[in-house]
Amino acid sequence: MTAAAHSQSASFSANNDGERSDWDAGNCPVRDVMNQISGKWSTLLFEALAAKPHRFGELRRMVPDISQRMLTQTLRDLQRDGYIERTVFPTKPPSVEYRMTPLGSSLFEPLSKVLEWAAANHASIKDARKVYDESGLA
Amino acid sequence: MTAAAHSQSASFSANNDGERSDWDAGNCPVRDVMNQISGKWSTLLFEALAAKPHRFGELRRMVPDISQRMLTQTLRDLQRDGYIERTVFPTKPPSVEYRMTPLGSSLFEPLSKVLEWAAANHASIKDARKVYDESGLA
DNA sequence: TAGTGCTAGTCTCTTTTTGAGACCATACTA
DNA sequence: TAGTATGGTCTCAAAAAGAGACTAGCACTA
Repeated sequence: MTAAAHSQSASFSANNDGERSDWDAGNCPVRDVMNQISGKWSTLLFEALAAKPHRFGELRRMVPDISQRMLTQTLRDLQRDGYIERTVFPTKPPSVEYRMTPLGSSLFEPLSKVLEWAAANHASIKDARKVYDESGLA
Repeated sequence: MTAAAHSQSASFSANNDGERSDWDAGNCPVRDVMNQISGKWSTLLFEALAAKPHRFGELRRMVPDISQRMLTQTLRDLQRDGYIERTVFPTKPPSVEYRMTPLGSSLFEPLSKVLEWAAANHASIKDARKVYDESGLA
């Protein structure tokens, strides 16, 4: 993944540094896609739903400090992009199930690798922070 | 990556749904790490610096619509977490080079897979959005 | 010698995003 | 009759992000 990933469409332009400068918002899949999945809560919900479908209230309990508002909104956003599916069951009171789509699962495959990395290297990062904070640059 | 990744420390608790509920902020590497690398600009800078080291002004030109303020801040954050290194060269005027650390590169490996996915599936996502938006749910 | 531009930022102000919490309607339970 | 649970919406305050002016030292030019 280098240049090709960024610009499906026409303009490859180089500025006077010889750098690519085609990372404009509308032009850039990376930004368009990452902006969604990198929301504060998206990855958590991805993880939850990758395991199995869940209902609204379940998700709320799994991610205790998400506000209801953000849960609703994040789920809507993920649904809009086609990562998850929302099904209403006409029970009383009605229950709603969220489940991953094939598209969502295919994304979760590489994404889970990043999550694994995060778990494995959390300590190094905390160390780096400590060093930085104690170096007086903070 | 499943349960193990989320809780290095003690408490595994299950609520009455039988779900894990240990995704608390302080306890969860995924959130701690992802919160950084999923910043609006972080992935772009990762990509830029994965190729080769760059200077401040270069980065600013590569990502045209980042504000100087956010560029400074994002670089600082990435530096703090140990992903990138900041080197000042005492030229006139002084120049500053940002380059990836080994930690950063090791993260970029799985991360680049996600970025590739994004590039490959951008069309599907845009389609999904269109369907959603036209279904009157928006 | 004043004007211009380069470097890598900081500072302030405004807009956007997020979070906290109240509120809704329905139905079951104590 | 109050309390619980369902899946939300609405409003208001706080936090984060963006726009743009401003800084400092130095080099080049007119």
